[in-house]
Amino acid sequence: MKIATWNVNSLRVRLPHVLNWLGQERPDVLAVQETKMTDPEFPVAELAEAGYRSVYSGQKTYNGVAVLSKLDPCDPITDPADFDDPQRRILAVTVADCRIVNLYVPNGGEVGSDKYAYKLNWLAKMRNCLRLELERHPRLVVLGDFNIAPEDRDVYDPESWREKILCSTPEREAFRALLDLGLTDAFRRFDQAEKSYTWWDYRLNAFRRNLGLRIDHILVSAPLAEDCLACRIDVEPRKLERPSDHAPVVAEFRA
DNA sequence: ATGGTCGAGCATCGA
Repeated sequence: MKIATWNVNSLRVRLPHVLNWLGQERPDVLAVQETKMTDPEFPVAELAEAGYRSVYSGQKTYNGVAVLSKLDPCDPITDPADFDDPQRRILAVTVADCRIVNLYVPNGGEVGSDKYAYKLNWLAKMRNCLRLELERHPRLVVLGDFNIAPEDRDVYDPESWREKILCSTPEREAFRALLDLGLTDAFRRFDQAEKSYTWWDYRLNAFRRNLGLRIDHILVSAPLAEDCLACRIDVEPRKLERPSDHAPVVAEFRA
């Protein structure tokens, strides 16, 4: 079982990259964020041609999440209780014996802004949702663009990012609070190269200089942590023409 | 201190 996450920054623009990557990597599940398209526009047929079923929760211009799966995804949830939110950032589905929660966590703008308050409130509500999901589904995967670099080693220049958005202490505490539910950061279960990142700003040749942050994550419940064989970042798609600013993250599981 | 690049959709916002 191979499960991946990728913020594609417009599925319309990135569909060729996504189809190529699915063809090479053949994950069982790909969670996508920032589709930036409405549901009627979703490229169901092209993905079906590639062997993937689509579940999606889209909106015009902003946000939008989807799960692409070889097997039929069931029991979708896009609007958990207490989330009165028109922004399409959440899509939970069940694939085989795994519950998969795909998240596009708010960016947060600047620390102290209204968007920042929205982000922290959103994360607090999400923690409650995930506690309930864990009660119902012992095999739980929570993945996506968290817009949080959990530790200084996940940041190319921790001092310049100190208490900035994506790195502030309240954001890191909110991330830690998700782990405290009984989730594990799959990437950190394995030896990894230093300076491993999933996002690089389009500006200033940031990717070429590896000025990145690790903000895309795959969190797994204890039974899945036991079964996790590998977790890696695939930087290859970030090298292509017209790339997303994010790289995919892939986790592999026994059976 | 500011902007730098993308994607959306047509001036500027969000990231």
